[in-house]
Amino acid sequence: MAMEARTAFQNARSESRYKDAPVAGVSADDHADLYRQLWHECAGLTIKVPHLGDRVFYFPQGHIEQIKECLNDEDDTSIPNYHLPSKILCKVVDVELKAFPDSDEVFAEIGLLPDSEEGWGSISRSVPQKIPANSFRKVLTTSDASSHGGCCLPKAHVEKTFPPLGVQDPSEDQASQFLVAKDLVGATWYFQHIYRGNPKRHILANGWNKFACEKKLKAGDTCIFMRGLGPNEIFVGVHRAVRMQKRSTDLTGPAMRRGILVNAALAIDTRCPFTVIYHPRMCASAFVVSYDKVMEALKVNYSPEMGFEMLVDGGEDPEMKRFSGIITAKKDIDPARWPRSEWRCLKVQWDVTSSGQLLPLRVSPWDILPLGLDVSHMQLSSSVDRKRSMPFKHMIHYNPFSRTNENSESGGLQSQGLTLSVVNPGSSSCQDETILAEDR
Amino acid sequence: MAMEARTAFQNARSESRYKDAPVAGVSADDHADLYRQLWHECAGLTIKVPHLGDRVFYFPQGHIEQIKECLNDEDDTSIPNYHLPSKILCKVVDVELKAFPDSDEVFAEIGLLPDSEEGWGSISRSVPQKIPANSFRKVLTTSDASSHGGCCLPKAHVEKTFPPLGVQDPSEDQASQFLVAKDLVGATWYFQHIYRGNPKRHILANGWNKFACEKKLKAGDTCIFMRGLGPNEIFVGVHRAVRMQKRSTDLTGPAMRRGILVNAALAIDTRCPFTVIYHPRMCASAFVVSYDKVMEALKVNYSPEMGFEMLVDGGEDPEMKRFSGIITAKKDIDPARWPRSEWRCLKVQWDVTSSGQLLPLRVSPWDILPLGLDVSHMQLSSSVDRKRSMPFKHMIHYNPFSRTNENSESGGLQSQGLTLSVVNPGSSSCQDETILAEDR
DNA sequence: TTGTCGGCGATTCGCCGACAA
DNA sequence: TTGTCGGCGAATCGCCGACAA
Repeated sequence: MAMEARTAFQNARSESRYKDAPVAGVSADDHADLYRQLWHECAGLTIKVPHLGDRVFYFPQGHIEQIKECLNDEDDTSIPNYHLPSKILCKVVDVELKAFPDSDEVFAEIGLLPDSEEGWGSISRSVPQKIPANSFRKVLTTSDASSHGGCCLPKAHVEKTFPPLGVQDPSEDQASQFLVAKDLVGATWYFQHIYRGNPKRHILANGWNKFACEKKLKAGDTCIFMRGLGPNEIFVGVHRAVRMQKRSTDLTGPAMRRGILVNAALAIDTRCPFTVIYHPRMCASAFVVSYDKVMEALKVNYSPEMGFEMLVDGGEDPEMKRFSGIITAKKDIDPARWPRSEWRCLKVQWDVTSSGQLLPLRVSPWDILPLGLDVSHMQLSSSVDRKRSMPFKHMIHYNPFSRTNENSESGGLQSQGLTLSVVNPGSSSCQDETILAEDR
Repeated sequence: MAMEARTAFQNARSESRYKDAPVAGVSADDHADLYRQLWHECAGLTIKVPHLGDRVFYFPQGHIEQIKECLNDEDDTSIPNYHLPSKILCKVVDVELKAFPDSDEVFAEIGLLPDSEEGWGSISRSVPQKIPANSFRKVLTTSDASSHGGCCLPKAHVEKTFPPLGVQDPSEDQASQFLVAKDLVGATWYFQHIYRGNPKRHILANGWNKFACEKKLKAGDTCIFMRGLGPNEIFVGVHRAVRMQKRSTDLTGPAMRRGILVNAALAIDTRCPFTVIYHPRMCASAFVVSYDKVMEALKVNYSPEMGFEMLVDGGEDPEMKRFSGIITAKKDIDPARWPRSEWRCLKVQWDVTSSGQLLPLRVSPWDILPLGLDVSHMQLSSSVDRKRSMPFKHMIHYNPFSRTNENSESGGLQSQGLTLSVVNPGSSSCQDETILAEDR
């Protein structure tokens, strides 16, 4: 009988059958909500994407930096700045979260409308989080990535997020179910989820190897599993340890750079919206940043020898590592083309000497957390930023791991307010309420 | 013993061993020569790429058209032409023939230096064809593309181009050898070439399935096999029946279009070289065209009801199909942005009604062969063009199939001079000499 | 001459506990 | 709790003529 069920399941792989029978009460909005959460899980916890209606600064220099990563070449200093300011105030008029079909790499298309300081109506429509994210991640072992067998899953997380495995009849040796998994590129995958072995463990068997092979998953890559909407539905995302290189060969570097700059310049002149494509995994720093975050960061008087901290995407389980250093100088990175630009205007020296992480020699003020500043001042900035760019509860749900807590506590060197400006996984919901009250 | 040889062969798959032992008398130039020939075989016989030093016209409109194909969107008519003329006289300062690593699709990077009519020194350094191309192509059958077995090869062509299969000892049931194949993206593949079966036939066995699987070859795709330099070396190319779609997601369409136009405009202003990327399989028409070819085509007084012919890449064995039609009007395709442009300025009507081929509603004068014109006039234009853009012998070697001859003869409606302007596979080497004599 | 197929080894795939770590 | 491995079915892969077309 189990065999029959399995065969029927495999035969049902024509997607239409599932589309014809939607689960009652499940709307397209719910699906979009889960998709957005999965996207952020795959992008990484340090990645922020503005919301519709947000007031942001667009940094052309950062956009050019992203192109540099695409093409693996150096910036052409002979390209002018087309009279662009180094930061451009914009309103976010569109956000679309997508992923490459062939690599599952996430990217965002952000529609920006250049605007002046005036004329801001209702700002920051926050996106409601309807469905609590129920997900976990697994860094693939060599066994998981090999074709020898399936994929072992952590017991505790599976039982929290996956549908329960039928009757836990002790007379039955093993329980199993079939799962329908959807990824970020719209593909559907089928897994057999078994609880077996001695001692028992959760395993993704039938279907896993096909998935891992077609996605070209290697040991060290991370898979994100999230509860879906239907009874057997889950979502699955991929976060690769090493990016799949894919050179762009439609345009040359200079043409792409000029296109970016001229496109933005024309949008400013005509006050028309323009669209930028943001690759979180390709960019060292985001080039579309919350207005408030930038303005607060620029209030600080950065001076040499000032200490600071920065959160960096580590790629591993807690996904964030805290690095500290001191500022050595404040100096324009490209005074000829971008005079008085704040983009990466701080030269820094890192405390860690030997780190696998590649840390930048220059940072932007809004990337870092200065140490030893007036706390009450920073609290304000942090809460405003948090509210505008990504709701706090959002972040909490994204990162439900206790280990992150330990990390935050072990640091234990700055006030809650300081760390909040990026994320503060260590604070309880009670503290969250407190900060929210301070917001106004 | 056969088993030992095979194992040794498979173990030798570390490329370094082959690199350390270059074949005596084989230079890097020879390799580049064969690579270029293979590139053209994969691109198709209608595809022309200018040579270093050639005088060409660059058509920005055509370049924009290519981007349209990349993105599958419509051109944004709000984008200005940045004061670019519709055709830009350039000198070719660089040509690099490449292929996508993931799809084997060919493309060319062409460096162009904008220039005026004056100041032309030595024009058209023709590239010598040192090594006669010895190649054939095979359209893959469902058997070839399946994982059930190897790949059957046409007997006559194999024995002309592949290394001979050792001693044809009648006592031995079957002969076999191992071939080292290099493709356009720099990868090396290993095939066992066997002559077996009853009746005997040439088969690519061991190694073929791996090749076909990793390249994602389907029935209907074409493989090009070419004799290499070393004793067991061959070259292998791929020409897919249907393009592997690969959207570009680094820039938005408007940004790419502006980049192309501004890049060219700046190059004209500063008289600096710029580089364009030409995708033959993506473009309906080439946007870098020989100066002479354009000028000769523009001498013709195109009038309504005038008949013409055009050669189109058919994708199949002879790879060219001849289509005829009549001109219905001469009218600017985009009078607002590109006034008086000759790009696709001829509206046409095709004679064939139901054709699998998708024929354009508009063509450029240099794409077609007008019928019923002064032959002596066209002969001059044709031979000049042939000399500049692609040597005639080059073409002959590329297409050594007799079936093309039949095709040309069955047409039998115009003089040698007319058809030569694109290619004339039906002419013998004797005729070739004749035309060459007329050249001066 | 060459495309497809049935037949059959040979090889890999992939499920299963047994062990540690 | 979970990563790796040996063991072993089972399901492919892939080589071989036999046939036509």
